[in-house]
Amino acid sequence: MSEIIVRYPPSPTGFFHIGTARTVLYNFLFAQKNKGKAIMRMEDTDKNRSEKQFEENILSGIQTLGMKWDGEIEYQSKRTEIYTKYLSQLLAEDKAYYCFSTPEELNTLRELAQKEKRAFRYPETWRGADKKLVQEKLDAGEKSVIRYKLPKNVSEITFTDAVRGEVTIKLTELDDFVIAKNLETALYNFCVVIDDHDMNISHVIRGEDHISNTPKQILLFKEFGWEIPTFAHLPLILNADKSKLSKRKNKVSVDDYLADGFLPEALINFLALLGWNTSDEQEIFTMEELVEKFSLDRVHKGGAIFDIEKLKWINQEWIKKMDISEFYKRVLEYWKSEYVKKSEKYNFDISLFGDLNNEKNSIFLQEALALVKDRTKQLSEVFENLELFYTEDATLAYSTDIYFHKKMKTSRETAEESLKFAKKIIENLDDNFKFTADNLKTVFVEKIKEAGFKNGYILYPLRVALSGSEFSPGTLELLEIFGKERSLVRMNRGIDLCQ
RNA sequence: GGCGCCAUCGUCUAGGGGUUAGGACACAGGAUUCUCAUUCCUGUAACUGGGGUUCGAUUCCCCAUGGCGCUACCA
Repeated sequence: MSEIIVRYPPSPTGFFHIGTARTVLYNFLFAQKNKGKAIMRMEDTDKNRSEKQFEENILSGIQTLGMKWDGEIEYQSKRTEIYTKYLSQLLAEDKAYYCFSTPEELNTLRELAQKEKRAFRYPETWRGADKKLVQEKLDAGEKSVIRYKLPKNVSEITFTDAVRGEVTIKLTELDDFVIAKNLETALYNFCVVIDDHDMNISHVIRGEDHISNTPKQILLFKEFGWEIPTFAHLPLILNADKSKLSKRKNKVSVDDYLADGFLPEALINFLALLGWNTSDEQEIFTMEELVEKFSLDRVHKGGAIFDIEKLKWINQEWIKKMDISEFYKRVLEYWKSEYVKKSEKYNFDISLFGDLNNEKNSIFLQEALALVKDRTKQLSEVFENLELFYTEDATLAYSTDIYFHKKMKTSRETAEESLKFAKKIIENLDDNFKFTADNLKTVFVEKIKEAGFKNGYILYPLRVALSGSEFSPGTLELLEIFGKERSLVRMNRGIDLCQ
């Protein structure tokens, strides 16, 4: 019957948080799945903490992760007149009242309650205050807040949470809570109710930390006689010690993960699986698959620890899945991205690769990338792994100690023989020999066998000479990408170093 | 302290009145390979405790315990 409408409720008081990302994701998936709409609503009522740069960061982050919203962005800060209207209405109907208790007074009471092991509740000092007195104080400009007058005839609030089932909270736990600092400054619990109603929100999907706000909001919905949306409270994302994911103990900014070379797809994939799953054994999901399979009733109730190792694995799976031209595109985007530029950890000087508008340079980069791709877990590793392809052939620097390999029976002393052997094979190749890894393999295997060596005895030192490293892509692949000429220069360099 | 939420391998989780409690990450071992990585095998590893209900409970109920969250003139 009625349309599904959700809202993304970011609060621009910090950079795009991984927890916000997960909440937005579940809202997005739910809306998409049900052919509904998603409204972007900036919850920026806290003027002191809200900043434009955070808002921009959140907005662009949501898009980078592949999510979108419908229509214009709503700002709570632009809706003050509406809040004022409803605030005035409540005040006029005697459903809310001005309270002149100071924070200091209240804090004293709070501490006392704490000491006496009681729950603190506002003592309703101003609940039935004389209208004239209130007006006088107001006129005198005394500081006050507006409190909602808790109905005395309701004993408990029960709502059906889409992930938790029935949740009941006794009204004795609540007090006359503050709904606004003043007529022009409404507070969160008040604003969201007005907004959810105005924007026809059908489902409020948010973090578990909002469960205790829910009864207050329901009370307000009822007060206005409005339809109450369906609530769904998501499990929290946790630090390793099971506390709520926090800056102190974890990276929490989406930008940080992007800068660390995690793909948006992998982040989405990982986040989706933190607290939700499809009962089958699939682990890798595209956004489309997630949309198709998502349902709130398979969302978990318990919090989930953010396990970076699993994220790394998912990221690598996504990289392996990519074809080389896509990988090339992504890696370039990554190097040039804002989040990398902003990061203090990484500064990739891509002038190393030459002018990439030049086709030759571009093709060489792609070939190098192809050799490196399946061994990268994070995009941040790629640059370093490519450097060996761009160092000066004749002066390649490395320690000859790495020629030692127990299993291959190679060492600094035997490397020269190996390299000279390999060099001879290459020099004796026909002019029309196609210098590919496959062809080279055939030749090398044959010659090595003839000479009575083990493959590794020749190929390992050759790798070292070609790459300057004990770990690298395959030796034959290196030969192919460098070509005959460059390979020989590096081999000669290797021979020189052994002497 | 009060109130609320939650509870299966180290982690993410499947499952559910009778199962060898399944998968994935991580870890360990092995195979393949010229190294590393990849790939492929194999292994270690879990139902918080106590009461019920029941022929039978890890599963349902209650209690306890533990963890977390909220407890603002933040959101």
